Amino acid sequence: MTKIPEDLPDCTVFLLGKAYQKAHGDFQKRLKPYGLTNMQHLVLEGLWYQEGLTAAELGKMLILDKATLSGVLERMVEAGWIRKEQSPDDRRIFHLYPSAKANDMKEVLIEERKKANGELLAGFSLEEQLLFKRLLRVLM
Amino acid sequence: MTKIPEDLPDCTVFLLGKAYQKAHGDFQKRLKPYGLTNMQHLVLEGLWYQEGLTAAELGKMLILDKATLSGVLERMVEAGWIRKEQSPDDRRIFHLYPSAKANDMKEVLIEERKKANGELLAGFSLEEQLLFKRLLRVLM
DNA sequence: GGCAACTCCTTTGTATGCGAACCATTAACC
DNA sequence: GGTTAATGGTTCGCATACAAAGGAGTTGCC
Repeated sequence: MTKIPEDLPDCTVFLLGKAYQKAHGDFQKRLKPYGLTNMQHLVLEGLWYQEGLTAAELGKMLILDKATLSGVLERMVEAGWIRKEQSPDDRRIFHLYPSAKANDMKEVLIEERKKANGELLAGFSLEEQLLFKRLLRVLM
Repeated sequence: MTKIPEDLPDCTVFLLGKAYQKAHGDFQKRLKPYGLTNMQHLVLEGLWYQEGLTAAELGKMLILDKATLSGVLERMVEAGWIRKEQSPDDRRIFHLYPSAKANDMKEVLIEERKKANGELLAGFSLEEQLLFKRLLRVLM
């Protein structure tokens, strides 16, 4: 059995990466039966919060690179989760809307996110949960 | 419009992802002048801790998928950061060693990691830093 | 000895993630 | 009003990530 270097458990960048890796993986598995990825779920949440956003606005809201978002949106249109509508005012822009299929599953999908969050924080006391979120917000 | 039960700033999976995104990006930028990536730096730290590890052992230590590691190691050999030596006892296995070039930069590179950690936690009190790391360890 | 099971690693396929270059369009300004 | 700057989106290149399958090698067990 290989031991972990003493330094690693003290390296916050490493710890943060691994905590994210686990949280992301768990959420991904939870979403797999729906044919959605973590990222695609996030996009839907953004559009449920405000329909008709452009890719640039959505990227700003979700802190995502436009190059990344471009591919994600294309696959989501392909899979019928969202709709792109070119703006008549500015032909560079597309307004984004969740599809009927997405809206039908809205409640269930939001519930899955809540469950994922609950599962992630299961080992924390209520106080620790609030504190943890507060600290994460500082880092962003 | 239907309201969202839980706002994005309260979604821990999201917060964790964004905190990681920022930490990872900052460390990546810090390492760029050396021609190293975050992941490659991590591999070197693992091998400095114990030379001659196999890919499987290193993956276990760093919690990395073997498929991911395979490509990373290939690029690191290509770039002259590490050396792969086939084991005479078991021809499936490669033992991994940091190159002379890597060892020459060991002190500097470890210093960069420390600086990255310091920068990341700059907004936290000493108490918060310890608490944050403790909470992250629970999640792994 | 021999074959099944297991292990190590690679390969393939899909999905991020971001910098940089690029095209089309719109805004800004002289 | 025409050149320049800025913006929105796509594409390319590179580097993770991981599931799944596959090839090569080793072990276990009768």
